[in-house]
Amino acid sequence: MGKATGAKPNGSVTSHDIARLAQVSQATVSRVLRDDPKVRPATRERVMKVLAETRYEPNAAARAFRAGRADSIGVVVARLSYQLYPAMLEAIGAQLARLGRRMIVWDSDHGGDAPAIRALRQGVVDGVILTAATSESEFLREVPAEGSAVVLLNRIVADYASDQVSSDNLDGGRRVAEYLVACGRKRIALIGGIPRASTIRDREQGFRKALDRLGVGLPPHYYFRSENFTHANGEQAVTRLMELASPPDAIFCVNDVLAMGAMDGARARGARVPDDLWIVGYDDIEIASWGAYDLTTVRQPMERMVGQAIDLLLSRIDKRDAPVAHKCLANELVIRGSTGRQSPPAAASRKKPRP
Amino acid sequence: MGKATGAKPNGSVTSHDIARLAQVSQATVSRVLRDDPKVRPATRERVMKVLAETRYEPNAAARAFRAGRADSIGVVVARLSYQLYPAMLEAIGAQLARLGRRMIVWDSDHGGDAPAIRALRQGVVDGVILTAATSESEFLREVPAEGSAVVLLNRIVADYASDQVSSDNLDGGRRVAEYLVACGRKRIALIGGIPRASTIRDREQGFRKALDRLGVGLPPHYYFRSENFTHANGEQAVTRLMELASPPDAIFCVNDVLAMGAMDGARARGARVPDDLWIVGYDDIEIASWGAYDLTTVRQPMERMVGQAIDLLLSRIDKRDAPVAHKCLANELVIRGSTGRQSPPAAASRKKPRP
DNA sequence: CCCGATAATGTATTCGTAGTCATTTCCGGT
DNA sequence: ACCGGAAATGACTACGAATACATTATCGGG
Repeated sequence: MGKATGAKPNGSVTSHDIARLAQVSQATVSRVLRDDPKVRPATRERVMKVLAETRYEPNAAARAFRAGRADSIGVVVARLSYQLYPAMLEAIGAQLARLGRRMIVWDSDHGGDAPAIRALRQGVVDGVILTAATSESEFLREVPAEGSAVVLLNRIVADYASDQVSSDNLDGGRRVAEYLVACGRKRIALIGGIPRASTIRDREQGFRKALDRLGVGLPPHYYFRSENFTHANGEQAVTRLMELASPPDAIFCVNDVLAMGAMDGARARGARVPDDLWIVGYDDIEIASWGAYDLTTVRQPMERMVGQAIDLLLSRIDKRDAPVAHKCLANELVIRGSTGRQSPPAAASRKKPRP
Repeated sequence: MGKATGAKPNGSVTSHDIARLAQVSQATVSRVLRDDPKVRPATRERVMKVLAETRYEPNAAARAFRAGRADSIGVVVARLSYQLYPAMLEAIGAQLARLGRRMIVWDSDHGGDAPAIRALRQGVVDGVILTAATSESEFLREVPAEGSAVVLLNRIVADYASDQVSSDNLDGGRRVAEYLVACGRKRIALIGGIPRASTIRDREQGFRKALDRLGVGLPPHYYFRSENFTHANGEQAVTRLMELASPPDAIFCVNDVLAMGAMDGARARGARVPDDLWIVGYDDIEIASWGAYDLTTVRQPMERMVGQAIDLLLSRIDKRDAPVAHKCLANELVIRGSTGRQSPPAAASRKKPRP
């Protein structure tokens, strides 16, 4: 008994078997499979009949091997515990599925980008969407930026020459600042984080700059830099801010979970939101709209960002040497109960800078 | 110019190139790559040097083709908007990564199980974990249960002969009922859902049976069957229940998001939790522990369930004709503020049935 | 120092598909 | 009926890694 070289996933039905049964050549079977127009309808039908009867499925490995592409796209995600990221993953998956591509997922918490980059080099995937890069240097070493099928989504790495898509975080921070000031908030605080991600840095910077420009400014004691972006961090941060002699009357948190932590922490100390304290988040995750939080926040155009990223990636796979593109989409301030549902006076929405 | 047959992902470095550069045969290169012990250390070193210099990566398609396996596992997920599922996906991804397997993800909201099953038959993946099956019949048709590398996670389909892993939902429902009764709740209600998933059915049934057994029972007007499992559904449900002449003093919701919706809805109507109303959820998603909800709920042993599912799947891939296994793990009641942090009197924890 | 056993390495082949190129079939116009 | 050109089909091969089998190198014991 000759030991089979490998398990045939399909019960060993190959295009040759189909050819024999349909009394055509294997080449013709291949043509039918690939919808090649130069097959006579009668022949096509005969082959299709056999294909259906045998429940044939082409061997994907052989096909990928021969065709030189995998029809799969790699996606590196992180922190799936933060609702924004599953939502993004869902959007990516849906759009890729619509385009007939499979999605291979890696969590950067376990090995960073390296496994995805290796998969790209091995041809497991045709391209990679990096939605988070734990240590940016890691993949910078691995991939020569030159024409690599890599796109950064929701992240900007200025010195890396790949396609990149994000929303305008500077502008998002600016919007929040202008909104709070326009609504008459006087003591405005910021809960930020270790700026390992450019997105966070930009939100903070846009916020600060706008406050400066509006003559309000952000005193150091009104800035809290949390280690991570968790609910507990938000609670901790708000506790500190409320211990101040003159506690803030509004806090901008650079993401929604921090904001919810801040809200829970503030309430635990007896403060009422929004009566005593306004809180603004960032991302508009699903929970933000729920009654318990009803959080004013900044919404990123997720679907469009994903669409752009995928477009860029597929174009790049097609044409490796096209110039790289950096897309930056506009955000939207969603006003809810955590700021008393108060719209800004008309004057506030005066200009729309595009940095 | 001869058109290249396919894009070589690696810049066209093949094991033959390595062989030439290291002055050995391609077979020896392959042996080094696969850690075959019968290569002399000196030779191995020479080859490894060239491998490193050229930054060679084996062509995954060719390897998969030849070896007959993809080293990838498919995972079908659904409703990533419900935090439990990203958490599960994260656990699956981490464990698969540790075992050197890639994870291809499909969202059953877009095409059901069919794409995953097709991928299995094409050899794109070596096995499939189904964490949700929109329409069970769909894949029942497609896959002969006989020895297919398919495992159901968090779902039981009694008449389908595949490996299956879940937690004991009947027992989970029972625990909640016994807890509420033991703590003296008198008017106990249930917010359930359309039972298209066996898990939900079991939670409800375990809850009902225990109430019956304890002589409390569940009157029809204390049962609300919601269409879906969203926050809005929970709000709607609790509104109905609170309109009753004699509103409940405790509500069990078959998942956490329903429970949070119920809590927000109850508060919106002026009820205080837990003073006026106890609420219990199911799943212990991350938010359940946050201050705004602080929800008593039932926690499933997610990591262990995932581990079991992967074990079963990999065993099955290895040994197609082993008898199928149905694993059912025990749950845990997590008591929090939504039930006043009240522990049940000792008498309540009398027996541990294993159905 | 040679023999035989064993370790190390090389040679040749295989996997299934999708191409290229060669050949046959078809069909309309005469 | 015949011819020519186009359409349809078939024969053959390449892709890259892994492995069975063949061959060569190595080394210990006599």
